[in-house]
Amino acid sequence: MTKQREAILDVIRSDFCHHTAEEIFVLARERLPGISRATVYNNLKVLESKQLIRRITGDGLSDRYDSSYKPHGHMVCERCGKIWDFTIDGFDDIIRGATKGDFSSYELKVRKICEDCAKS
Amino acid sequence: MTKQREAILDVIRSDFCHHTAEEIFVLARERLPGISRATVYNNLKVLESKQLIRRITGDGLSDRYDSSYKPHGHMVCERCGKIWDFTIDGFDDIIRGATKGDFSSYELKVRKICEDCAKS
DNA sequence: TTTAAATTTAGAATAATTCTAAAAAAATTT
DNA sequence: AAATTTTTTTAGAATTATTCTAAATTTAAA
Repeated sequence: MTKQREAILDVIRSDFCHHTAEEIFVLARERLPGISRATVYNNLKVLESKQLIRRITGDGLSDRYDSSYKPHGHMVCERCGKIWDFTIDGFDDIIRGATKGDFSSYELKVRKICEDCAKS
Repeated sequence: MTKQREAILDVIRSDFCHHTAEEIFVLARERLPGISRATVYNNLKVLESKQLIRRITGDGLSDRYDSSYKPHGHMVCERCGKIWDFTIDGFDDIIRGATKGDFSSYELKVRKICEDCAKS
């Protein structure tokens, strides 16, 4: 665990946002000024393969990273792009039933208008 | 409806695969030799906004296009990127329950190894 | 404590997609 | 139908996100 990897993981864990690689690079550089963009990308892959973080693919936009590896649903606001989490009880079993077999992970994204945006 | 747009829509509808923009370009060019890559990308956006097709975002790989706009689940092979469809009965209600409200659409992707890849 | 393996770096390279601006086609108005 | 406006198409340049490269450095192992 190098100090670069530690800083990157710490950035991802240190708030509730789901950051992009570029945002993580900028935030990590505040702690470790010399860090390179390639190191961020390398480590995002490494950390995901170690199941310490999860990548959320962006709809055309950049991917974002979640501090929890455990699959869960994401609600995405169509207006402001904000992402927040939700869970469905027993969803693993529902998937196994519907896909007739085992799976390695899932990604569920629900598009809606968030409460803040609904008001305005 | 130009002949280019028609050809693109027809390519997407003419088999059960979920093609990438590049594949659609190659297939459309067989029918309309002069067609440009930019036209394919333009029309994929237009057709999606008209809700005639749906874009499935790729995990790092290229996006793919589905001839049905209606949301449903996608199983994605982690090795070869192939995509196929599945449905979950009553899923709309499950989502409404879990997200406490209405939504405009969803994307559900389940990662697994397809049978072909499992063999090799 | 030398040797091997893994990681880091800057910048080049790549891949997918979007942009540009002029030409062509389609749709609308006269 | 002719003139005008709007939309679409085109080739290639530009952009964006990400990956690759190869040398230098750090970490881990023997």
